[in-house]
Amino acid sequence: MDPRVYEWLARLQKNGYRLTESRRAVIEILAHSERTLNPTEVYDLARQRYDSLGLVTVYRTLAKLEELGLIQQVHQPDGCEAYIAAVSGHQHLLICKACNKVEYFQGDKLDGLVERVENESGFLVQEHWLQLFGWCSKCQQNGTQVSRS
Amino acid sequence: MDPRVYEWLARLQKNGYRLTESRRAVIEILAHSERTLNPTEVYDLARQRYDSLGLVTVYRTLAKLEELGLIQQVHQPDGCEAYIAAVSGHQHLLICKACNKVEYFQGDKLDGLVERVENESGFLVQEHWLQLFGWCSKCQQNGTQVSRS
DNA sequence: GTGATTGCAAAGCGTTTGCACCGTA
DNA sequence: TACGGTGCAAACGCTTTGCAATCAC
Repeated sequence: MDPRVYEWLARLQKNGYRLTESRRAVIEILAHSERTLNPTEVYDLARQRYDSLGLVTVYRTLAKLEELGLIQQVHQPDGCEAYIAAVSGHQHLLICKACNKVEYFQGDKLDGLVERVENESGFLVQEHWLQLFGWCSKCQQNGTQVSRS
Repeated sequence: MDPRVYEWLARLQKNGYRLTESRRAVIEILAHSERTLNPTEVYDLARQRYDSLGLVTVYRTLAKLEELGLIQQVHQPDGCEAYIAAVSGHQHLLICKACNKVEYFQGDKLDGLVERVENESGFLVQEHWLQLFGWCSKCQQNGTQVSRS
């Protein structure tokens, strides 16, 4: 079994949640996905493995996985309903506008900027979002960007 | 009249749109607001000035102002339906988690980071979002952050 | 066995659309 | 006067809730 699937199932169980076929199906989709998936996409993909899955259960499972910090919501210009597996540590997102593939990267240069903005504005900064949008190497080759830009 | 209100009305007219009381009311609220406002908030505030305004017209006016680049949608952890007056040039957002006050700032240090990430990932980066969230000086004094953090 | 979990149906809620009337240009 | 704009009501789509049946533990 994929180590991430195993880890997520263990986390659910450790938190008192039961391991069901529905949850397994949802987890296998999200733990493997390289791209963001909205609830309906998760539903459609997970039903290929467990066809009596209901959309409501997808919503409820997404909420639990998010609560446990295993997945995170991804905000994009064209919608904020999609999810991706979370990573530990403070990471930023790089998102393909054509296929929604996500990569994480470190944003090491931000501390000085935050300090400068705090001094100039009087704000106390608590968190920050940094996201880059563009096209992954595969979509650049396919010329897919033309259709989505 | 506020110069920004005048400018927005002129932009509407220049683009072939009519100047109506409904649009004036919506524009006066958004052009003056220092904080993000969602459609219902715009509706409630604008009705104080023009009480036969309909919520539907607020939605339609928001769409037109956004299309003209006069306002922009603001994405926040707790929702993505709010708007704020846009500014020209590439600016980033600093948002108060207590009162939703917005300030813009320049993020000059980002070019090197984008280039590094492009090289490492093979992505072609087209745009980026940088947003800081925290508490403005007023809300720090009021201790408001406790209730929203 | 028992209580959490499920899927279905229905409700809820924010947003959009259809339409007849209104008001700007 | 013409036609873009309006508000109302209804439709819409996504998400949540109520509930009885089911299943993990």
